[in-house]
Amino acid sequence: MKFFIDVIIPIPLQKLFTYTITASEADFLKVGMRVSVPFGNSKIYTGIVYKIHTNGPTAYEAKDIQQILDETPIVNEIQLQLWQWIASYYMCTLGDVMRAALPSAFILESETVITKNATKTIDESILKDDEFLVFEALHHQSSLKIHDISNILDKKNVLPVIKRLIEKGAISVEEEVYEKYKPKLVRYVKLHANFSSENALQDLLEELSRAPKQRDVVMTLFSVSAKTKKPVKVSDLSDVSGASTSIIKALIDKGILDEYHIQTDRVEYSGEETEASKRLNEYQKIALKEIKESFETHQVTLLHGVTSSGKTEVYVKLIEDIIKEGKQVLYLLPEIALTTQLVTRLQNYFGEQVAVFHSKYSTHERVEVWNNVLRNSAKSKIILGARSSVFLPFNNLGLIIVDEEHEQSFKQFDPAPRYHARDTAVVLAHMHHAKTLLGSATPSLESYFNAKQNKYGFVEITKRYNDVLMPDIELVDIKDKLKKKRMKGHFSDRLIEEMTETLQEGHQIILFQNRRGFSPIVECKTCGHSPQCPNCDVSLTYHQYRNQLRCHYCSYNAAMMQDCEACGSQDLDNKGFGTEQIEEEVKLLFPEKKVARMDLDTTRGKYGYEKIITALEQQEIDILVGTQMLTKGLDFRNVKLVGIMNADNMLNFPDFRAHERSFQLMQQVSGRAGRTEERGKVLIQTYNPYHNILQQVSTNNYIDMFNEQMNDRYNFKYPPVYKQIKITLKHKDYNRVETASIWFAKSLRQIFKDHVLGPESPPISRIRNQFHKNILVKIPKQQSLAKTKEAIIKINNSFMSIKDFRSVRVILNVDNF
DNA sequence: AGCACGCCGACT
DNA sequence: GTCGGCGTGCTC
Repeated sequence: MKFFIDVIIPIPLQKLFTYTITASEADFLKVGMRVSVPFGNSKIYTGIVYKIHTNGPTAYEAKDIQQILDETPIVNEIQLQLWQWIASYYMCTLGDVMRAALPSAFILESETVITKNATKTIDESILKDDEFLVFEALHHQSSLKIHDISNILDKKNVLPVIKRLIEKGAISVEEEVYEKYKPKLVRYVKLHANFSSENALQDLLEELSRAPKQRDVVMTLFSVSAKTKKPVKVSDLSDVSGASTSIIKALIDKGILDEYHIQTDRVEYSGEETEASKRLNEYQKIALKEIKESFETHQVTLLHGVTSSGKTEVYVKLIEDIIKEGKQVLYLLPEIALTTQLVTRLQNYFGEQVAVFHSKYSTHERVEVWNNVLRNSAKSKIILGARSSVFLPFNNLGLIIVDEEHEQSFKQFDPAPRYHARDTAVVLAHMHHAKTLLGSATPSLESYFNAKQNKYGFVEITKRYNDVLMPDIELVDIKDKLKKKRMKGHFSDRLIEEMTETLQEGHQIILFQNRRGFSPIVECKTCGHSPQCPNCDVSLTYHQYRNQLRCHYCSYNAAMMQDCEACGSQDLDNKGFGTEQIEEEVKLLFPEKKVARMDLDTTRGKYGYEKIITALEQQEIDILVGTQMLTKGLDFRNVKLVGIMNADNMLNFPDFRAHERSFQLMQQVSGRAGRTEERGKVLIQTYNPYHNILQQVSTNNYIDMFNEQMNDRYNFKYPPVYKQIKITLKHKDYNRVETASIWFAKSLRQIFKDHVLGPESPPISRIRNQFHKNILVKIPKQQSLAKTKEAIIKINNSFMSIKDFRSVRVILNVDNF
């Protein structure tokens, strides 16, 4: 009998690929193992075994696999089920999911290695210039990669050159696959077994009397291993004895010491004792009880707890229960909140049972976390992670907590799979028969709606920890202040007053400036020209710290010009209203105070963010100016005043969720004020203090906001009342996308009638030299989502079969919010 | 997505 | 006349 496997290959192709395997391979292989397979003419890819079977293809001859890469599966059945769900729900391929799910070190790709052909002598005169350059380089280096050759010849397309060299017999090529993950090995030493007896040891020390340094090292090794009763690291030995590594090496060479390696984890928690979890206050206890009750009847429960109500402590109690049952817990957080206090807090409670997983981890670190989860190791009972941690190989999940549930960053936007980690988590939990707890101070409308519909359970904490009052929120009308000439730059007299007072009391201040929609733009005062990105349809933004103009969409950058490109005038104004500018103004207003800024620029490095947070905690900063980053689950004891510089630019953002988001953002920022005994103060500067959302923020009225927004969503058929799928078309030729999108929308309208919006050009219609068009399909609750998707796929297929449209990129985004 | 094949413009 | 541009089609 012949055996075959269907494998998933990490490329965006809809189908699986079938390969032949031998009977013994069929015996060894299991679903979820990796194999390397030849693909196309020369490439080798990593595939995941999806199915093992005996009905071979008839239309073509299946190839043999190249190699089996694992001893045991690295992906389990539940994961494959989840991948399948994601692929179908979010309309992407299994390959897309695979690429997002696996740490990149698991996905090996072949690389072409070029070597000189040793068997043949080549008459160099038959070689052309660039061929000779490559040939020449191989005299110095035994092998070259394609990439190296591109560098040598300084051009990108080098394949023809290589092809000609092969034809002339000068070189040969080979595909090599590299194992990207290298376990971290730590060098240890011990005394060679020959010297284990007392006598032999005496002789040895005698013998070494003429080499005092070496003798010292041996003595040190003794005392260290006697003291710690653990294997001795080479690095420790050299530290303690003060001997250089060369002395140790000499001892190893002489056969006196034995060198060996132990594989260690890169990500290790080195904290001290764990502390007992805190006693819950009355409200928290009630919430905990209610959550448990709610889980009896609901798979998913929403916890609505006001800022600073101590949700984390409640989570901790729940986690304790679950791990007592021997199950795993996944704790999802927005990326940025992961770099902070919360991680430390949980590690204090749970010690090394906590593993962290997020994008700033190296691929090696990710592999280690992956393997620990796969083995259900004691080191990873609790996974604290950003959205991609829903892909970890859980096998015994008991609970998923999605903290800051409303956060937009749980949705992946750019490469496919465009999944929402909160919704995926609910599905994942279901597959494990586990519970999901969604937590937020400002729940998303979807989740709150689901709770109201009794689809989710619902629990509330309305009191802040220690009964601290909600901050006092004051709206400042800057239109009025401007008229009365009471503005200094972007600061109203009220804000300056409050800031002065707060600083006098020795408290700290946070100033919030929403970045969206307001970037510092350079404008010529003479002709009004402002420099544009050559690749995108946006003005370049000015970055003071490097005196540079940059594009936020394609990262194009140029030096700041001295005079206007259009008219040559030197009278340039850098307009706008970024964090940098606020920072400058604060420095002028309060010259003796320490001001810091937190935005994308200042938090660039691996620890950039932490540095600022720590400085603020240790009160090295008096005033912190920042963007949305400030809102994410931070807990500052001494901040008493929060200033929102301009509320309008978020309210006016062209998005159906602008109001909901503004409410959430302002509530979250406000929540940073006064988290200990004293009541905090929040000042919101706005041109329109009578805006409903601002009123709702200032009275802390979530319910009103919810009802009013839901009303809009009903009227305008937006989520969560309707589902929606966004279709984006991209092409470098404007006319091409234009006609293509009109065709696409027309076909959609034939089926979905007026539930199709567009095509429309987005506010930024050209990015990286590609013109964009958006079409929105709204799907009523009673309409089958599966059928809708089928129809869209069908239309997309006919679209692709039209020659003129083939080059147009189509992006399907399900739940694009 | 890569990558090969194949057909047209700008250079030796 | 070639080199290299990118449109088109295929990958088990």
